[in-house]
Amino acid sequence: MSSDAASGEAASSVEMHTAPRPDRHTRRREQTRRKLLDAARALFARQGVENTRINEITDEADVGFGSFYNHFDSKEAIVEAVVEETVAAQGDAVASVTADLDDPAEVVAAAHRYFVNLARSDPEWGWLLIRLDASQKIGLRALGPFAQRDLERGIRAGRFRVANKRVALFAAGGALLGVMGDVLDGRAPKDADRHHAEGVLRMFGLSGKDAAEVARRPMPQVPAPVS
Amino acid sequence: MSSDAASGEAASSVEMHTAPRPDRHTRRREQTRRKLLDAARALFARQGVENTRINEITDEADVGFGSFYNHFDSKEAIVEAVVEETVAAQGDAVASVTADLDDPAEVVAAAHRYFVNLARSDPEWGWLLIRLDASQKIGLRALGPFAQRDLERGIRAGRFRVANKRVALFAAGGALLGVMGDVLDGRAPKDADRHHAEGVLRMFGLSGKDAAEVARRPMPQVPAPVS
DNA sequence: CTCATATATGATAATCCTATCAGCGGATTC
DNA sequence: GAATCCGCTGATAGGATTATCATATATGAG
Repeated sequence: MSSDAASGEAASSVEMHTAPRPDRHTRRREQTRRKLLDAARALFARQGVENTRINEITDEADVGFGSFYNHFDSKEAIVEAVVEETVAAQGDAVASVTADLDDPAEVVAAAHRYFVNLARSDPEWGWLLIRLDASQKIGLRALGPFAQRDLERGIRAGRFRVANKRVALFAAGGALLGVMGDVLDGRAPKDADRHHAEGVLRMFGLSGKDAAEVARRPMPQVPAPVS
Repeated sequence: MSSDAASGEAASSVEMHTAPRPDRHTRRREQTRRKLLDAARALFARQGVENTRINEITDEADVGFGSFYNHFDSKEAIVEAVVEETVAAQGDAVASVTADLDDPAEVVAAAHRYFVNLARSDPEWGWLLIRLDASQKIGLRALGPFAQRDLERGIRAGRFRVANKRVALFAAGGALLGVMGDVLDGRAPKDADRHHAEGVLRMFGLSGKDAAEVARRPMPQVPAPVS
């Protein structure tokens, strides 16, 4: 096909619309980007956003310093990207954990227990959540919509009864972060997830007996971390 | 430096043990130190510790830049000092609020309500607590001992019943910070303090009726902010 | 009034961090 | 296998921040 070497002239206007990219260059590019995002995520989790330098990120990612700016305009930009990924992953996690549950109380318990357990099984994610929340209010912003939906569902079902929805949501979110923090410090008891869920359910108006029962139900199986 | 004229009987000075501080030098020194601490506190509250520069502190304090290092070895040192002051003031505040109360449930409610209201009436203190907590876990560390004592007292009195004390404490502390954050954002309802206290009491095992009743009791009068 | 001491001050040096840039090397095309 | 494209790379400039230091100012003593 094609003779005529596309030389000097402006010629090659061949690029049409999409230009799909099985290209290997593109693959390599995305690999570097991924390494940077993973490194940034790990460092943000370990030491917080404010205390992480760009050269630390490229070092951890094992790429050249200059590569950073091939993919992100600034530190702010990579923070934004990490936040976006994290929020998306949180959304998926919550959705998959609570997908098959009917009882609103059980949904709330499962969601809270999932995050408490996440702090134990994947401390990096846990720290990331805590640290991002400190600088970006991510926790409440990401969990908020889900939590609100579940709380309202429970109220409609007559299962929950709270004096004020907004206060209840922020209290529950804060409580979750607090317990996660203790888990991350390694000092929380082994079944902190159940105890915490029980507390939240009580706060939401369940009787002590009901709260204990729901919080004790077996957790639905969750597929696998996105990694 | 030159000249060692001052040598010899330096001790001749009258200062015996305490040297109360008739010295004017000392007074001036402490005044500068105080200005620096107040400025640092305000800035930490306004923009967080990590985003505060030393020249901002000296500027806000209206002292020369170099003066900073006459009083603190580093930024870390002044953060430490601010934290210490803050924790001490918190301790006093909690003690004075709960001094005259007998019912352990009412003590817990008053303490939580005090802090929620503090976020509204003195946002600077509120932000300081939140921001310092983000970088130093101050909130839980400072409130912990009081909260633990009150929780245990309530359990002994048969008023509280929790599955796990530690988890309950961290959940309550986290919930408080969450609600305070919402108040500081200006979006919490006016009576957030009562609603939050009610939620905490429920979490601690009070019935919905009892929790609502205790949370509604009038707050004991608190003397005056230390300023 | 003059000296001695202690504190305050801003200019400056030293350091750290971000963002840029010109060149390198692998990969693809012909 | 030569030409060319594209992302990778480290050195470095530019800017910001911290800590130091010599001097200025204020206080108290003689």
